Amino acid sequence: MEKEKQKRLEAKGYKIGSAANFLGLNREEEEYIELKLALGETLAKQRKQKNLTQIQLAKLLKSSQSRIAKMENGDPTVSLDLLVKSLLAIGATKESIAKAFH
Amino acid sequence: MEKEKQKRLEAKGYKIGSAANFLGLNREEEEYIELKLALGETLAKQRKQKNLTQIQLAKLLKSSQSRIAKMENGDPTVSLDLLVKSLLAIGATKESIAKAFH
DNA sequence: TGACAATATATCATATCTGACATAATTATC
DNA sequence: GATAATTATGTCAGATATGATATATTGTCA
Repeated sequence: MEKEKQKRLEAKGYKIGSAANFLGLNREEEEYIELKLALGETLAKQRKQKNLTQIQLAKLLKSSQSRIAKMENGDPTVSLDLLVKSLLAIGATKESIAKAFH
Repeated sequence: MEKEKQKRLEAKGYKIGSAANFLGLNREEEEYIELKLALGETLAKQRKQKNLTQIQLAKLLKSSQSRIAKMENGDPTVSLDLLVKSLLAIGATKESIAKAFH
């Protein structure tokens, strides 16, 4: 992983706790975070495709604008559950969600 | 969704709260649950491929036997995060995880 | 530039998830 | 079919995620 990305992640509040590789992420941790970032990007993309603001989407999902922003930006307090449920709720296909894993 | 599956899910403790379709699941709810079941099956499959008991896997993942069982059976208290993190930790490929979505 | 809309970040009380433990149910081996 | 091994289920205290709210930052357009 390049330094830029790591700084970005650390800035976002990710605490990297890896016994084997201090100051870095091990494979699982990295893949997990990449996954959340990819899902967040997918959510943002779909929202914009529908010409919705974060506030409007928040209403649809019965969530809040701040949480939408956090989802879209890979905030560490956001779960995969919330991301996947949100994507399913706005009609994203399972395929498009699966792509985040590829 | 056929009745058998619904009974299975309700028996497992899923509370179906759907305004549009009482006594049933709406599309998102159904897809979300199917997803967890698919990931749980993947986990069980991979564990057996490695000839591990749930206790052994629990030690590897720093979890507990009961939680492994719950993961493998789609218990409603198990999050996608835990499932995905566990799969990544035992070396499941992103591809094999993505398949659960297809 | 300033004003306004949109997005990002911080914090918190409540809700949900977690490992651990106890114990029940099932399955394998003799 | 008894015993042991494995898996499933119930419960709970502590940990983590959640929507809400406040506020900061960024973008846009006159």
